[in-house]
Amino acid sequence: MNEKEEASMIDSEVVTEVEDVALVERRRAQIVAAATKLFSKKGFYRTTIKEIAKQAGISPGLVYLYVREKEDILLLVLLQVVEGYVKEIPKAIEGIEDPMLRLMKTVDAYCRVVDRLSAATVLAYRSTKSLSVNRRQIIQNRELETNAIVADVIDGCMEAGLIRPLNVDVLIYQLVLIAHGWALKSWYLRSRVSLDDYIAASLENLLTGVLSDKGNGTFEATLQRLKNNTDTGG
Amino acid sequence: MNEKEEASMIDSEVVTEVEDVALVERRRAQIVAAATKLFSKKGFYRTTIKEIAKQAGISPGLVYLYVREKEDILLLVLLQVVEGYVKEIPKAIEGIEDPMLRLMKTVDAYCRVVDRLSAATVLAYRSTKSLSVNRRQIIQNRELETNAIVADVIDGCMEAGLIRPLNVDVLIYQLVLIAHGWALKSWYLRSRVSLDDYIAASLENLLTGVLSDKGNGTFEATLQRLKNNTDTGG
Amino acid sequence: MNEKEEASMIDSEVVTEVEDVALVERRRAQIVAAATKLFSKKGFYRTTIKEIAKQAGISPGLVYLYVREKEDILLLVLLQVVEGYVKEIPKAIEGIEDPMLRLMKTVDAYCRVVDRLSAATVLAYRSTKSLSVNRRQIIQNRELETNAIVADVIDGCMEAGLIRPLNVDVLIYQLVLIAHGWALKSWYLRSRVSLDDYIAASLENLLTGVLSDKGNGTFEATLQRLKNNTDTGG
Amino acid sequence: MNEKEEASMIDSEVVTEVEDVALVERRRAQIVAAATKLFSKKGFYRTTIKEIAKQAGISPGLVYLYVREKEDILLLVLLQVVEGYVKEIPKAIEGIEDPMLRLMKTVDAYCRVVDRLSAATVLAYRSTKSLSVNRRQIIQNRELETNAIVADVIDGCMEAGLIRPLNVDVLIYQLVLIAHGWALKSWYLRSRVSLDDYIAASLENLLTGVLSDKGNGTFEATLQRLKNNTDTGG
DNA sequence: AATGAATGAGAATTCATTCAT
DNA sequence: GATGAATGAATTCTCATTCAT
Repeated sequence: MNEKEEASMIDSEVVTEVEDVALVERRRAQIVAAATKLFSKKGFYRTTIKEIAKQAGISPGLVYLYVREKEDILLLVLLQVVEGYVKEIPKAIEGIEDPMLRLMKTVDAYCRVVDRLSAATVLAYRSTKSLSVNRRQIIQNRELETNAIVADVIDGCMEAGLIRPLNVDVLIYQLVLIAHGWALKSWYLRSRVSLDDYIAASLENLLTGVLSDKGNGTFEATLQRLKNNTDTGG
Repeated sequence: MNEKEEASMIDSEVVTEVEDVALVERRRAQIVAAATKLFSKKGFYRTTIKEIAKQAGISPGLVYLYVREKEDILLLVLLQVVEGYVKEIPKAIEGIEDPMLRLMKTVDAYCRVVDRLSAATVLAYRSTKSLSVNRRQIIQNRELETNAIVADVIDGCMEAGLIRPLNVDVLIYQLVLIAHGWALKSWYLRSRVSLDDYIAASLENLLTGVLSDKGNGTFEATLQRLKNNTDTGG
Repeated sequence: MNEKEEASMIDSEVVTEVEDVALVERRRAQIVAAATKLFSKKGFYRTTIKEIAKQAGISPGLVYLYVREKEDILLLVLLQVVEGYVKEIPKAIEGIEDPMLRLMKTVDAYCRVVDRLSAATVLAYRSTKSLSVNRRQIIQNRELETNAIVADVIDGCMEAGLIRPLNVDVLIYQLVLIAHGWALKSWYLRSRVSLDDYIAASLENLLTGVLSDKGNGTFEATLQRLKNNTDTGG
Repeated sequence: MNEKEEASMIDSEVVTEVEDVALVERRRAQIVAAATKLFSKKGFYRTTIKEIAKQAGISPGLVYLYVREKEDILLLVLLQVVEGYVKEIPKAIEGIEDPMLRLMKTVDAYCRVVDRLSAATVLAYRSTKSLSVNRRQIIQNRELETNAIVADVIDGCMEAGLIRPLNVDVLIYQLVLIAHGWALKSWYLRSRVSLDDYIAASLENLLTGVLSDKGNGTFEATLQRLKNNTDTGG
């Protein structure tokens, strides 16, 4: 972490010159909204500070009263996305007792946030690596928080005996990628399936499996053949 | 498509000044190898032509004899990745008759290419949008070719009655994202599960489902509740 | 002199918006003290108005109620230095009759002011040229006043027959540079000689000469050789 | 020393991207000549890279092939000045045996280099402090080399019994400041005395003293009074 | 009088691209 | 074909100065 970055972050937060907290909030929201729009359309590097300022209706110089460097803006934008997840998903499952409904509702809510923040979600995939290591860490930590929520509802199902014993980490990302996939592959999916159907179909596939009874009958043996095959071939 | 881009592409190909086809091939390979390495590490925008040239052992000026603009290099790099998929997956299932094994082997092979080209796969997610619309189209077309392979093996299973009737587009991307997920989330997964186990677990989850008998018993009703709930809530 | 500068100066003074004379005095003193400190440490260009304001305990905006531009602050700072000379030196020789003691005391006092305002003296050398021509003139006029004091004590000595006939302008600056040299070369001198010794040695050298009797014997001839040599060579 | 500076200097030298040594030499000379002119007129901070490039007849970007940052240019400019001293003074006294003539010739040569590099000498006084500590050190080391030359000729005179025992450090700077003074106070001196006369007068004053016989008679006692006076007064 | 947020011109620096050799 | 010096447009960031409150 070089000096600049050290100066830029205090407890995972971007630092500012301005005292008035409400004003900082408001200005940052302006900047982040403008930047999200532009970054999504043109990417981080193709977007200039001047453009962000113009879009936000302020002067280029003012941006630097609320942010120490351009990369801070990216951090704020990405934070907004991942914090969207962390806030909205728990809200969606609040009060729901049934473990399986909680699980479904989690995926459902996740997909809907992603749908709402679609461009920003794609942006997160594109641009997280553009962040310095430290800032990237901040984003990944928030992703881990989301993972924890998903892990929690999975645990609920397992404790209720609704899910068979399995590797939770793998399942977490299969569920997460249902949600992220909607944004990542929206160029393909959006014209072929509605969000509602996408959620239902994805859940059904993963929860009940895609195989027919006949398919289930041969699964185990075929998986064994795959493994042997791989051992031999690889 | 502006003039530059028009000039840059003829039948989806990058244009060059040099006549000698073999030399073009060799130089491009040098450049692409160097660029892949650097783009993966530092990203497209943070990598300079000078660095690529140095890494490739040639002069900066020479790069422009084999490529019209920097973005062409990105296109070549990404093409290499997606063409890796298009070539290696079919090779892996060549000669296999059993539809379910073909399906598994497809995912297996996909995961292994992705594992091999991990950095480049992530690069594809990061950088495809950095391409101009036309170049992006080229990459997405190659992705569609890969999709077609996956769709084909799914069809095989469906025709054999091994997979229940379902939305193929959704399933395609669930399978594809198993593979891509290995690269995208390698920062999380790699330390927690081996590639072999990841493939087996992912396949098992998606093919046979993650629910227990008890879970399967309540799935249908719970999905209905989710749908009602959503209808009401949204 | 452009409009701005014309507006900025009336009779060698910096102009202000504020009426209350005492307040102006007080505020300016605050600003000058802060600026002297910062200019000495970081130089004129590396010091920002914000920093000066902060150091002075006021707001950046307020500075501009007491000063028309940043350069005015530099003028005020440098004026303070040269006026330090103009005031303190005469005070030191007040009442002294003996011409030679007056001369010595002048140099002595000059060296001691310079020692006290060491950083600011160096600042004057560094930054006088950063002033616009008109402001620079103001400073140089004050330097001429100091010169006049020195010239006066020299005259006193000459009239008393204590100093041989010579070019007064040259001697003035030899004396002045004894004082200034203490600040300009303090990085070298300060660790090697005390101020008291420096003053005594410098005066002794210049007043009585550095040559021994033997040296004095050959001086005239050697100077002639130098002149011939130069004529020939150059 | 931060990374940038570390990268900028290898053995007190400014680093470049270009290999061809002769070309580097030529381009740097162009840049330094242009910068010297502009820095002298407008100062370091008021001079832009664009202006330097234009004055040098090259493009702004090219400057950065021969220099890592703007401050490097200042270093090169100041090095040229101090190295002018280090080279020309020894050349002037080469082959001269007579100790006193060597001393005179040293001051004479010093004054003449300073006269030739007048603007740059003043620049050195103004701008050395604008350098980072490390680069400043480089310049000061060269100044010490010049000091050593002066110290050496003084020693020669002392060994020959031509100069009475005294503090050499003080005398060094009295001699050095004769030379520097010519540039520093040229705005005053140049119109009042010729360089030849300035050198002769300065040397005569310092070597033989400015006091008349009568003055010499009272010097010792007056100096004592000064010292007592100071003790009392301070 | 005082504040400090806001402005916007300007500067250093980078780097894709060109071109003389 | 190959080189690498040269170009200059574009970008981030700073900071003197203004102005609404």
